[in-house]
Amino acid sequence: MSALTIGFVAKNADVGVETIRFYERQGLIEQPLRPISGFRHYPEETVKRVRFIRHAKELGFSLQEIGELLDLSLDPDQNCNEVRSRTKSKIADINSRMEALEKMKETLNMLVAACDSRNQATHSCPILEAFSES
Amino acid sequence: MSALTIGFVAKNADVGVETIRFYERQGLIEQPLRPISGFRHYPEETVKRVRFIRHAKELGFSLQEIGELLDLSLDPDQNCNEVRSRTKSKIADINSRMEALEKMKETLNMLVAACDSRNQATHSCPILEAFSES
DNA sequence: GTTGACTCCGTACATAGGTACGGAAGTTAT
DNA sequence: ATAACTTCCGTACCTATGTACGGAGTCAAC
Repeated sequence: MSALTIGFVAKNADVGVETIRFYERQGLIEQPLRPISGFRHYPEETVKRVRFIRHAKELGFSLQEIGELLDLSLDPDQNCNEVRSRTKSKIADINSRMEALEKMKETLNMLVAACDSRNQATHSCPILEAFSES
Repeated sequence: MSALTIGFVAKNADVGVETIRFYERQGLIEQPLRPISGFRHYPEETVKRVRFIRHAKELGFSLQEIGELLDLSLDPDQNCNEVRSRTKSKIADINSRMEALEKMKETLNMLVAACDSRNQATHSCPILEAFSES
């Protein structure tokens, strides 16, 4: 068995074996051939495909979205306008998450500042008080 | 039954009835009294407590962390140093999440720029190519 | 030809934070 | 008194992304 077994693909794409099986169940990678013995036998490009999934995931795409990108990439009638457009949406998405985090941070910073300026017993801690207000 | 029923508390703290029961199971709020009839009967401060949970959650604290804050707030020997310290940790945590998002965004922006500069068929889309690289 | 590594499968478990269900019993309003 | 509303309980389900388990079969190496 010199070929691309599931273990080989997993190792080369830097994911676990179970992850490959999971992606298969999710329809993100094709059902591989099973020549004799029932062992999965992958084509070369599966390694790239799994890496694709991993990288896109690191960049904030969900598996669902990644599946759609993979479909787009196989459609010869598509140019990359759609891919670019989805990427821009993802950027917008990241921006709004960052804004939410920024707001949280500002609020927490304010509370820490208020707390720093008067070091009292917990029952009058400005931070805890702020949390209890409607 | 003019008292603080679970429905009343839920409404006034702006959460669902099931959420209150869930918080009770998680130990975030006390077991309320059950005078006759088995219906939960809350003291006034439960509304504040649930609001506390909601607000802290909106500011990025997990329920686990919120439970700890609540414990701190009840400990008369504690002053708010610990609360302040945890709040600062949370700020650091938010910062690191923002940095991760910032990096994603920069990468995606680069890819969009590369893609904008040459509008080709999908099979050579710079974004998809980047995703496939090791 | 035996040992050890790999693979198979279906299923359960994990996180976090709830949400939904369904039937019974209690409460409130008319 | 009857209808409509609320609450009770335990349990199952949900999202997203895997990870773990366990017993059986297979493959490669020495």
